[in-house]
Amino acid sequence: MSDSTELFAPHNHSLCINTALTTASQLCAERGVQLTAIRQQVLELIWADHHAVKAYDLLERIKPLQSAAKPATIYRALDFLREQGFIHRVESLNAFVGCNDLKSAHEQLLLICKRCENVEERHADSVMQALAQELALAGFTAHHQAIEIHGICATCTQSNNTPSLN
Amino acid sequence: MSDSTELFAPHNHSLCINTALTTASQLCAERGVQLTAIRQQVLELIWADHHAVKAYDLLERIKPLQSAAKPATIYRALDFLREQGFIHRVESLNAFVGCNDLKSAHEQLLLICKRCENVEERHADSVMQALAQELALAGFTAHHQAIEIHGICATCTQSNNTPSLN
DNA sequence: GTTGATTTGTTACAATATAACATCTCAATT
DNA sequence: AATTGAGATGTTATATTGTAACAAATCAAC
Ligand SMILES: [Zn+2]
Ligand SMILES: [Zn+2]
Ligand SMILES: [Zn+2]
Ligand SMILES: [Zn+2]
Repeated sequence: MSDSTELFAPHNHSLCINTALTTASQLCAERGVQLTAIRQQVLELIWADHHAVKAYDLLERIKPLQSAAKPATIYRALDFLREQGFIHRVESLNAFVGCNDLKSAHEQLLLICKRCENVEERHADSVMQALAQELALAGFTAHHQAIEIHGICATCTQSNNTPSLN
Repeated sequence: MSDSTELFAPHNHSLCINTALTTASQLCAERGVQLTAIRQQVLELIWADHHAVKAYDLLERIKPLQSAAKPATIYRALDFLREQGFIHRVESLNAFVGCNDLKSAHEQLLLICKRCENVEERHADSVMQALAQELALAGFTAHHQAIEIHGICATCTQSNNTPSLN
């Protein structure tokens, strides 16, 4: 039903959400850190779909649940979720997206569709290997990478009338 | 004097500046667009060194020359310089850096040193080829890429006492 | 129950960026 | 020379994104 070229074709998105939340919960327990209500709610809101979400949008969406929420509320939760590797920041959008591989540390390639706004995370080993060689050649020691590609995804290219919704 | 592994080792930086300004001027003439005083001054300020410069820093620095300068003054100049391909935006820093290859359209890999803050632009063909393959595999049509690596550059690794200044 | 670390509340503000409309400049046309 | 129109700049206001600082609350361990 879903091969690597159509990650965002119709799929059982509750599975995405459940996996993300369950795994995050397990990892927090293992690590002795707290997945508090606020943090979990923010993570859930981020996983509402596969879009990148902006901090102030999260703030609006969490207010029904946390009436005292202020910008710091959101940014603290985002900081925590990033430190734990549960989400990625999309630098070129000032926005945040759920990580789809919580089990392994990784650098990621983000494919950002301008049409449906879905963000697909790929590990793209061949790219990362070429990059590692290039960095070695340059004598550069990498600490953090942001590789973000904006364009049109496969699903939108195929059906260029109705944007996919998940 | 300067091979590809030490672009920012001591070098004749006036040459960098002169090349950037002269070439930009030529290209503007060819393209029938105006490299106005403000635009040229912003480009010069960006090329003061190899750091990424923030818009509001540019605003402060241009005020002695353009006392009426406001945020829009800078952002308009930056928009123009980006459209013409004279500068790149560093998404992960909200900052701007001069392009070091005005003659050819290109995607670029930016190596951002946390220590000396220099930004080295590399074209990294092998990375771009691997990336093109990965995008083809994903059925993704790229319109714009941001590939930004944060870490420690070769020069700073070698002499880890005094940050290089250019 | 006390303690100490973590989390959250709260206020204020900093930093980054854009919208909207008025004015200016300057070259082409009349 | 006056008119005009496009591009550039001036100007004001505001939107968006993100942090600092300190107080209060929570919670787990002792
Ligand atoms: Zn991830
Ligand atoms: Zn799409
Ligand atoms: Zn230089
Ligand atoms: Zn360039």
